[in-house]
Amino acid sequence: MSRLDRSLIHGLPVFAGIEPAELDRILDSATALRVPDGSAVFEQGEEAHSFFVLLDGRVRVVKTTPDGQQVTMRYIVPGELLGIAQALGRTDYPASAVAVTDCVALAWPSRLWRKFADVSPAFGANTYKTVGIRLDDVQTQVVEMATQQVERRVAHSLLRLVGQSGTRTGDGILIDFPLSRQDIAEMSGTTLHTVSRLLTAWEKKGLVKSGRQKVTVVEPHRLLLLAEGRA
Amino acid sequence: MSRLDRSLIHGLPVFAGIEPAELDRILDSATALRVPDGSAVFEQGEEAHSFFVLLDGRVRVVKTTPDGQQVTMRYIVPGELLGIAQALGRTDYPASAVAVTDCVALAWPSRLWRKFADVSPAFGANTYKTVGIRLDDVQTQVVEMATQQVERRVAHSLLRLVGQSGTRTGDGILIDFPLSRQDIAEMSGTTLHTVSRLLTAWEKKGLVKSGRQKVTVVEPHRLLLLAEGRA
DNA sequence: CTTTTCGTTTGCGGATGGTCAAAGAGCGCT
DNA sequence: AGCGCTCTTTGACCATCCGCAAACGAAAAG
Repeated sequence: MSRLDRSLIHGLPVFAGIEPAELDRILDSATALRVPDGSAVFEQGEEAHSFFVLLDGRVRVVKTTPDGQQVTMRYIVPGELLGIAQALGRTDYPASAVAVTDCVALAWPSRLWRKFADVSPAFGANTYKTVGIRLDDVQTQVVEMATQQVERRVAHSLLRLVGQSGTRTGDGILIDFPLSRQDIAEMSGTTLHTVSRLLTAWEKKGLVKSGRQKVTVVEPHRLLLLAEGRA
Repeated sequence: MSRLDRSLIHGLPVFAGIEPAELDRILDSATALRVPDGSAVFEQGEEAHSFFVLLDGRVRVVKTTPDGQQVTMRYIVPGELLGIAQALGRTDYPASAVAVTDCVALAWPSRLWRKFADVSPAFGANTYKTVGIRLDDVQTQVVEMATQQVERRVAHSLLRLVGQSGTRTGDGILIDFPLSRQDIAEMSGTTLHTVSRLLTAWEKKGLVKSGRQKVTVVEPHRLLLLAEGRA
């Protein structure tokens, strides 16, 4: 296999503070991976054989309950780590990761994670910082679900997506991957029906514009007020 | 200060696999701490100056929203780590930790965490394993809150407490620290009124017995069926 | 171009569970 | 023993939000 270009991962926060020589060694053991829209990077419950860095596309991390309901834990954007269960002493993936657009990722065998962390403390620290941020995000989500009603939760979900995957357009900020009402519902702990009603109501107020698997936030500021319960 | 007795922490999972000599060094830099019932080990937003191991008592980890609502993230039992935000690259505590009984804990300055982890890889691994378990717990909580209705959530909360802090008695399994309806509500994302109604209903069915700040689970198995939605 | 499929909208009914209010009971304190 | 505080119970009311069902529309498939 030919060496991957260093520019692929140069500048990613995950690899910040790592010596160029180390970086090349890390790249040499990587496998580049194309994941077509709709297919899984890994499945919940599967043995955690690899960890990943997403280079392009969007991945949804989703937990499925025993009775088949799905809850979206987070969306992964390029530059982020994925499947790092192993760094926390787990042997299987606690959720599934599904590409929601065509994706490109780098993959390494899980056991290499420890090697990289040993050789380059910065890499370990970066990973754990990511974990810390995600732990915080999930805890925030618990607090939201425990205290806020649906409208605010959905507003928060949209704003999170806008922050991660927002693209300026003439109308406002477009979420730049296909996103259905059902998808939003699974992030917010509600039903697609309620999401649909909310979007219609918001559209009437001029807060958003939306279509089939497409949402544009026209007035982020007002949506934020709504999310924070100050409207 | 006289050396703390090694037996204090010997056998705790957190310190599993660490050389006795290391253990003594770790103990030498520890401060023993009494935390009376009702007072805080640390407060949300405060600089994360220390991390802790709880030796005796029960601690509630609680997040407070800007508008003053409280959500209990977890209860800590003896042997568990507390305040390890720093290991994940945080500089402040993301939640408050309040003693719900008189407690005894060991404390170390946060910056020592890294030293310990460097010197004793087992210690680092143990910590991260704990983090992994907690991340998983919180994610499970999100899934529950997103998909289950209140009765099942409250049942789950009680069962978690029974597993952690249950004591066999004549009537069943008693949760061995003072626990109000409000406390249960803050774990489950509901109100004390709803919890009260549920407990009364369950008491009529013979599932639990409860009194002022006291809950005994009489039939854990049937409560589990309820929690899993198979009743 | 036609057909099918999939996402979306919308109405209606109803249950879950929150809010408000007030009374009751257990426990510590003096 | 009596007082007062806090926790708990219970009732009544009602808003939120879910479930069901049906229709609609737009994109994809043939």
